Amino acid sequence: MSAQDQVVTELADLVFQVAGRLRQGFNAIAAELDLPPAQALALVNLRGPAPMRDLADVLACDASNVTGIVDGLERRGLVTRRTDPADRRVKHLVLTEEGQRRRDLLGSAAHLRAAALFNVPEADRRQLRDLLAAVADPSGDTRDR
Amino acid sequence: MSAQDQVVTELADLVFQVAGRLRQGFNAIAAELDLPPAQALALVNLRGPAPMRDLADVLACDASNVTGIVDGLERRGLVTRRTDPADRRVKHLVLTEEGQRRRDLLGSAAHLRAAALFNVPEADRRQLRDLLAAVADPSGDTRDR
DNA sequence: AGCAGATACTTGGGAAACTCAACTATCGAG
DNA sequence: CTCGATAGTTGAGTTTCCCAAGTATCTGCT
Repeated sequence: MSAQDQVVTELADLVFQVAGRLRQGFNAIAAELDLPPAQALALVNLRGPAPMRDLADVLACDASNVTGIVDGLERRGLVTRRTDPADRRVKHLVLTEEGQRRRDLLGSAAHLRAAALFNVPEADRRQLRDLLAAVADPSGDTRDR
Repeated sequence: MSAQDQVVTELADLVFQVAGRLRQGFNAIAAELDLPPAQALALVNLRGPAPMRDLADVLACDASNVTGIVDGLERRGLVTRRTDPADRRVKHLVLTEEGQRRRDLLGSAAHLRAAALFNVPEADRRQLRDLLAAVADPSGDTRDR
């Protein structure tokens, strides 16, 4: 195995590891707020009213899956479905008051955890962000080699 | 929200995003090899014979969950349980021949995908690795500030 | 106008993944 | 040798997720 392959392997492992901790912290917070992971994740991704399709795209999952997740959120009284009068196929997800509150709690607690995890010098954080952005977004053509 | 908070938020989002792509690729490969995600993940984490407890630690989940996952792997004939004669409580997970084969396939295909994803200059990859390692492992005390 | 195909969402079926509590078997220490 | 810890399993229940099929609605084309 070449040295470059080695770096890629380590990289993949590290990303999984860091993301794992992030996710674990997030799930713990969600559990404290009495929310299953997927529902919590959906919740934080809801700002203004948005069609369910958008949520399916963000979560990168099947539309029928979103139906189930939103059912859960609705059962808990955190969102409501409102059919778009302009296009009666789409239903906009609207946060209830309690939904907003819960979302904010979740968001700020998650941010605290994230800040604790990324406990490195600010310069390193910025650099890390930029490098990850380059990986996530191949448009900034810093192409191979 | 301070600029530092902003960076942390972006960082968390990016890590999730990159890990998401990695995981998505992994799951696709697993599906091609007729393996559900969790079983595939367990499989790649099996090298030599190891107690089920170790796997539970690595996967950061309940022991009973591992029972189910290993049941699946065993049903597919990829793994066998062997009780440790020295401590008859523990069962070592041993890869079958097919299990080894499948694990190798999974590993190399996943590596290819990872290499494609981390398509940035080698120097950046190394730097990214080092930064992530610092985040993942707080021992190398590059502490806050 | 009106029809054909796309799109948004739901439903039903089923597999997995996961947690919790309780249980068995075994180990290790005082 | 008994008490407390540990490895693993079992059972129950919830959640997540995909697929296939179905309904309602929209849009483009003729």
